[in-house]
Amino acid sequence: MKPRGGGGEQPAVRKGPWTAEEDEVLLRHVREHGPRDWSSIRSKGLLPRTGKSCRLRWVNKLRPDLKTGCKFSAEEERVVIDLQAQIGNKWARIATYLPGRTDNDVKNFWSTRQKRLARLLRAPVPRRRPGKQSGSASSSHAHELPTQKNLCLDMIPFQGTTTPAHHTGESSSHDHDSRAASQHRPGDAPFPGAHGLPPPPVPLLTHAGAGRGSPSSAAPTAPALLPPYDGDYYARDAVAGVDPLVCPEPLAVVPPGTFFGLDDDYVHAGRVLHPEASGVRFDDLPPETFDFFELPHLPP
DNA sequence: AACTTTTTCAACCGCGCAGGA
DNA sequence: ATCCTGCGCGGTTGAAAAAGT
Repeated sequence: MKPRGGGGEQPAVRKGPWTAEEDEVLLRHVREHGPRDWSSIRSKGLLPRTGKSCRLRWVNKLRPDLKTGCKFSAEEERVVIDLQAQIGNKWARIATYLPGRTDNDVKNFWSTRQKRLARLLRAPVPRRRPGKQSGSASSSHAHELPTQKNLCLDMIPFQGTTTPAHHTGESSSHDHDSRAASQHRPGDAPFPGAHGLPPPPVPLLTHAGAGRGSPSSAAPTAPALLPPYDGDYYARDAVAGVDPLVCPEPLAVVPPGTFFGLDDDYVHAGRVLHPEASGVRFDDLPPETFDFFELPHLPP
């Protein structure tokens, strides 16, 4: 560990956005040594960045197998939602089922949706400006609901940073157990935090690009998002030419799940989903969909 | 067009585990 | 057996971009 209190030899740690030059240095390091020895990058004076920062940069931005600029597909959304319900906020774990996605991606995706959902549920949904919507339409949404499918907020995996049901008994969302459970390592038993859950939904995703380089590595526990460095990332990618991960073909296997915990009827109640539109995404839904959350009899 | 709000995303932080000295 | 170091993870923050008014 670096000398506490900031030893003299090493340049001050730089923080903030990475420059192209820094990226280049980092890439060169990975090319030569593989994605490891992060700390040596600073100790050798290659970059004034902490090892931690270097690793993060590599994992989240520079890794060659990342999908960049692609929004989460409907399938990916379902995977995240399903897995989050099963194992909680184990983003790194969930990310292993989503080739080309990082734990940060998954985390951001989830928190964005949680925020939006929270806003929609908590604050009264702002009505369309009076007059902008021809009168009755908006105000009548709630009344048009099929009468009482009582909305249960528990159905919605809402408390994003807390836990799914099986965690909620814990004293804190950040306690030792959950923390320890999250410290899985390659080779760990799958889903250590998933008490009583079935084994991981074996390769939820099958993907042309997934598992490249490791033909038999479709191990349920490690769907080989990023196989261990084999010294040949770059050569392999160069040969591959087009990265199949950039615009993957549809991901398979995920059983159609509920929409944020709402069953189809609710969704239908919002008159948004066609019964066959199982692939619809949160984003696709107009705000009116959630108007009925304003119902005064919502449970506290 | 200007302003405000919301969303997205990159990056940092603290914690805890694993492994080596 | 203990300490130290490196690494990985989950949570959080803040700036930029996009969308809405």
